[in-house]
Amino acid sequence: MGNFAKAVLNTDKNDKIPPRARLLGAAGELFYRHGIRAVGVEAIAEAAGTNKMTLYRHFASKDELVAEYLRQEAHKADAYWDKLEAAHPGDPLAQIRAWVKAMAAHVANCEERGCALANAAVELPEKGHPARAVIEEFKRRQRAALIRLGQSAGLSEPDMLADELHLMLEGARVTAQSVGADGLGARLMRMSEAVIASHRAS
Amino acid sequence: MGNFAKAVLNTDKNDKIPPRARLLGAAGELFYRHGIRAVGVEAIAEAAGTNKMTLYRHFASKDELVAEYLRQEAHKADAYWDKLEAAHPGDPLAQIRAWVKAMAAHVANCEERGCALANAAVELPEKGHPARAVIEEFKRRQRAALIRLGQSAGLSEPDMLADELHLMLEGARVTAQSVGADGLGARLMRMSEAVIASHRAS
DNA sequence: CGAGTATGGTACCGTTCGGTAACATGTCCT
DNA sequence: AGGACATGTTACCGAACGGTACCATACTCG
Repeated sequence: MGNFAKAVLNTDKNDKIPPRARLLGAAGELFYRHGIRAVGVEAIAEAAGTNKMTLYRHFASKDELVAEYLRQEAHKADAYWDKLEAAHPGDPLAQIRAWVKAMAAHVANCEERGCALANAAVELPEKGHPARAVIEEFKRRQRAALIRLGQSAGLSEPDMLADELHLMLEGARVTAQSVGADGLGARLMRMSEAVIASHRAS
Repeated sequence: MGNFAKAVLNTDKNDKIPPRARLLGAAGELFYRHGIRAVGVEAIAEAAGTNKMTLYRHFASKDELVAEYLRQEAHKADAYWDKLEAAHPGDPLAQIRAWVKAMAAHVANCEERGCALANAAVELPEKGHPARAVIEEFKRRQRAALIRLGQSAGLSEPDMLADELHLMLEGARVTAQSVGADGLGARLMRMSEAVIASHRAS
């Protein structure tokens, strides 16, 4: 396994950002771009403008750093639901559509590498890994939010709808990184309309 | 990253199977179960009932072994198309449905770890890696086969249909390993019907 | 000022990694 | 029989890994 170009984003040290945040930022970049197992702690510390010792003063182990990275990523995603509620207050169907649209845009956009949480699930299959708890809880939360929207919108079998939409988006993410994202947004929008429509007639 | 239980399937040496095949078999098992980067060449050789030296007599490097493993996996998947044609001769729509059904069953089945090719794409994001060529060519081939079936069945926009079905299945695979596979088969069948239906009225 | 605390720097530990050298066994074909 | 060739065995290499000890700085705050 060849090495990758390291330390692309050198946070230039004294931006008044405390080292823990710098470390998490650098870890996020590197983990997402190159994969978790492909990135060593030394590279993370260097990219964060600090050193390994400081890293281990803030995180008990690499595995814990990984878990914290995923928690951070999950939190970002969670925050999006609130924005949706604000943009389409009291209109759950519009919120669902907006969510799909945002995801489609995100996927179809530049060279992404899919969902950080899902990628981590592929890279860390060990049952006991601290990251797995984070991943599974996040996915459950997301599913619950979608179900709630679905039944607020009066659609039939909202749990099934949620899973179907979830499936779609997850598929789009993994597809984008193995075959590219040409016209993927259009496919997603069309599909989601077909799926939603199939839940309107009970 | 903790170690995993190694050498579950010890091919017991003298089954008259040549070492190259044993190595590929063991590599397939271990790579799929634990992830490519998590498995070392030594563990593969041991699980194959041989040693590292023999491995390197048959494969130029670990990366090449990985590529060969993926080629093998792709070949298995390709072979399935022929079985479909045989089971439903001259009925492309039935072949599509059977394909979806088979994939659904495969995913909903026991604790799987998704598509080996897609997992490899997540684990090996480096542009130059020999595995990436294998992955991308396989996905293209699969897409082409689906498109051909779609247009033989007289469905509208067969390329879009192919992508939509592909998205669905890929999503199911990755979902299964991050949240589990309860009722996933039902979701898939229902969704695919909705998607196919949306392509019947031009 | 002076003590306490957080950080940076560097050297190091034991282990594992991918990969190789050299030599001892087979096993098969003529 | 005898040579050719594929395999098994062991030991080893340099590099990278996750993780730690130790000490020199900075900065804060009484």
